[in-house]
Amino acid sequence: MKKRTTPPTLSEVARAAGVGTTTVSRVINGGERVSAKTLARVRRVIDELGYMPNQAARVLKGDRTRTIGLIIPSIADPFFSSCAEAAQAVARANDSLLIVTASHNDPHTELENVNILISHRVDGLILAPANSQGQALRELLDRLSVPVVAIDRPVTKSKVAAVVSDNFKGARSATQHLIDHGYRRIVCLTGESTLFTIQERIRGYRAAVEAAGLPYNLNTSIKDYKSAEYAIESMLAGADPPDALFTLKNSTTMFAFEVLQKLKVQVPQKVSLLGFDDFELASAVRPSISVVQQPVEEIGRVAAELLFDQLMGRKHPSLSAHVRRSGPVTLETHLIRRASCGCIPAAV
Amino acid sequence: MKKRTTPPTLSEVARAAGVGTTTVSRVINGGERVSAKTLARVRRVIDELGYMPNQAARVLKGDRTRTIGLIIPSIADPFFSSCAEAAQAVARANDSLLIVTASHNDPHTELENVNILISHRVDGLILAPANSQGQALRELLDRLSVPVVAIDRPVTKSKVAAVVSDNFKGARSATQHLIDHGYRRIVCLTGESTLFTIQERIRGYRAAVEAAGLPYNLNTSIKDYKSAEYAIESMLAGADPPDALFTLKNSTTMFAFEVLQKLKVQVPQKVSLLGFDDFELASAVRPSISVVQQPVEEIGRVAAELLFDQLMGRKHPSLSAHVRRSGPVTLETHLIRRASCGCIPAAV
DNA sequence: CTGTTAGCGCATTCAC
DNA sequence: GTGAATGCGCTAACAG
Repeated sequence: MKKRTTPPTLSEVARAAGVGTTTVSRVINGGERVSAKTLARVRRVIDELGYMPNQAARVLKGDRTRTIGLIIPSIADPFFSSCAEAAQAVARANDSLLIVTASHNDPHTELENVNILISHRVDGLILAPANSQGQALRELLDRLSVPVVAIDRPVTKSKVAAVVSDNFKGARSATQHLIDHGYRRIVCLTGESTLFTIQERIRGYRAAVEAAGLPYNLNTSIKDYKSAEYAIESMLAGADPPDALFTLKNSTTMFAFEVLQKLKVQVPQKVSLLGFDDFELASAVRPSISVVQQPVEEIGRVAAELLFDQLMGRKHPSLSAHVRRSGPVTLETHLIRRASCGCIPAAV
Repeated sequence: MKKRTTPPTLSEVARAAGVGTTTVSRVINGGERVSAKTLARVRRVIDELGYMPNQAARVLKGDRTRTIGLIIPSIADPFFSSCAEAAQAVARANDSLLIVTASHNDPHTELENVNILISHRVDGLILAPANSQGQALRELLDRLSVPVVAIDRPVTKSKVAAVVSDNFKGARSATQHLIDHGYRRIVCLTGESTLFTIQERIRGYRAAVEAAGLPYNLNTSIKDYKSAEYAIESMLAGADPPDALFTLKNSTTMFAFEVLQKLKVQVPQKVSLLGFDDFELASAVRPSISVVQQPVEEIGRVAAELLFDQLMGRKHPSLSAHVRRSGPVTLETHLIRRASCGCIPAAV
């Protein structure tokens, strides 16, 4: 229980070990060019004193801080926390620390976070832009002297690299999947249409139904259980009730599911359901819900790798070059076939 | 798009503004004792250059880093990510940055994380000890010159403050609740029994059944769906089948739930179910699952507040003193009555 | 192999 | 009100 007010410094170690500061510095940096004897002695002293190098001083010397920042809407959101976990693994592998902050999807908080991280001299930044179009963010980012990678949503009109799911293709093939099942009146439900991801998904849905000559029916009013109930109930009571629901985000999928349960609508016999984005619930619920799964961990991993590529001076020219050439890295989604679309029997 | 290789420094700002470094320093620290004119000019230059103070240099001056560390088993675990979110809010309120790292419940990784954070000179540390008994951790922590607060699990035999749920009382009253419902053959299921939290819950369960003169029946074999199926199936086929299941952790609750579904056992008519720890699924599933809810955000919040209390020199002597006196801060759990225990009708 | 020294960017005396 | 000088802990020349 030797609490000191101030941690031991390198020169204290040097003094205690009877050597110069350089020697100690060498020891803590791998012990090159130091005699075995000295090395051992210094190491012992370091241990006794509980010495830990002061990163701040290193940073000041102009070195990298070996920290990278990640700004996401919420730490508690499973999608982003999985990204974070994957990114952290990559950061560790690159001997760096990942600092995660939450923007709560608020552009102002986001800018603030960028500034905080920059003043902590992170070597690079990964972020899920609260507002893809925001020009304040774009300007700030373009001024930054560190590399930036966007995830989930690209920063429009900017050169910053981005790693996103292929929302368009994922939605299109999901819709096509419903069509292949024989459904003909497929309505697309969401509660949000400004987000880049959602827009892409809408495009995908549209492409599929139009290609098949089926009606395009989009409803963006699903904000909560109530609105979902109202929307779905009126549709089912309407002239041309849907035989399939394609929901574009988790909350919408859940609301739709609960409403169908409440209304005792048989899923998928009467109405089938397919959601974009996977979630724990989807597989556990009865009937289990088919979904388009995003490569969550991969997004975090690839984004971090891309960042370190840039930091290291583009060791993988292929990937970095690709990004510069063709915009966002687009990662494939994966259709998870469960019961709600009719792929597997509803009874467990 | 003015990318510089190296960010502007305070002295550059000073030169550009035609003032001394001291003046700039004053400006960025609130602008006391600077003439309005100079202030405005310096501010403008700062803006033009996109200057951001280098935290590293400040830190080196001996100030606090205004960062605190949080080490949790996994960022992607909803329980801990909610804690993290709450702790981050408190950190922000104290003008500090929260750095979250994942230990994956591995004592070695945990020690490593402590060291990394310490070398980054965090002002304080919050952690969920991978192993409450681990003496390596205890020793390291006791040597640290920064305050530490443990969450979820205390560090045994150590003086570090801790914030935990009242696992014992929560489990006891949950069990009592089942007893009050009239269930008599209550079995307690878990897949883990070394964790502090689980042990406490077991104690709680035991206290309740013993007080009621009911049989004590603990099964710690539930590691996955398979083992749950085996265990539950044989119990139900056995001589004295349980009429209630008390599961001690989320995964166990889910496995048990799925097995009961698969076996088409009526819940709660045939067997009721009550789980420790709430999760999204629990309320969405049919029948909805009754649970003991932990004050997740509160744990994160209180832990962070406790930490800042210590950093600020104990502004709330009441709380800090309390902690020193009586060990862990114990936060009340809350019983969420849903369908699976029989509290509300199973049909939605 | 090892020690001496000069800054890194900033806050802080202490003069002016 | 303002500025010049000093040192925080460390690394990277540059001697020895």
